[in-house]
Amino acid sequence: MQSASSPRSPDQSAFSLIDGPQVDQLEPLPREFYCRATLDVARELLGKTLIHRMPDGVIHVRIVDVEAYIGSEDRACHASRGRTRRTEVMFGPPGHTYVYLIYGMYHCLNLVTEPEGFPAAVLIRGIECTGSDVDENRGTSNRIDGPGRVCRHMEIDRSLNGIDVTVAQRLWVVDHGLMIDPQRIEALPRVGVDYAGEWAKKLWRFRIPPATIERPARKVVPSR
DNA sequence: TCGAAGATGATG
DNA sequence: ATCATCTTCGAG
Repeated sequence: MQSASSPRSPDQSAFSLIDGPQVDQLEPLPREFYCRATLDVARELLGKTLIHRMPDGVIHVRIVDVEAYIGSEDRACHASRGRTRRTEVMFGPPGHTYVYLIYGMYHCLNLVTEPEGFPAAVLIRGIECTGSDVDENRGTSNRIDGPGRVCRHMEIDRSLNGIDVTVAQRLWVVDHGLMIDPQRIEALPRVGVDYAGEWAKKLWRFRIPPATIERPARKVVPSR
């Protein structure tokens, strides 16, 4: 049986590790975690474990790619169009979800940050499977890129909009003890926000770069 | 392997 | 009309 005090894995190889069977017993990150500068929250969410508990099971994954959307000034942030029914939750207290539908077919999961009244959130853009979903994630990588694919895999839709992620009920985040070397965090421009002018240039996307695996040599037709 | 285009519906 | 996207399809 795995003890809680067993040594935590160092960063490097950790990304191929499977989370323990008891991840959903760990404490959710508290509201104070989210009630901070969004860029800090975004970076620190990397390596954390996102858990979705459903009537028929639990899905948990590791967060490896995020984007920050910060305030009414940020033209890429939905809240820059004002406080509406859709964006309402971003103006609310931190530690809640903001889930919306994009392009008519995909859901995007965000976690609200900063003190109540300041609209900001972190978009979950990429994950790595760390549970029983690893096997069924056919192919070589356990990584899932793109907020739409993240939600599809996690079975997240707008019925989860506005819920509190600081309680272990339906959706929450835990620190599984994985240490991320800040040096490994890549800062990039956010995806798909070219319309936002200067704001599009901000390096507010953070990710753990995908492992660069040597591609196996191309299959060679035996000559002769 | 890559780029273009189409899907699809809430939003303001 | 626009979009914090993803997939498919056809060219090379």
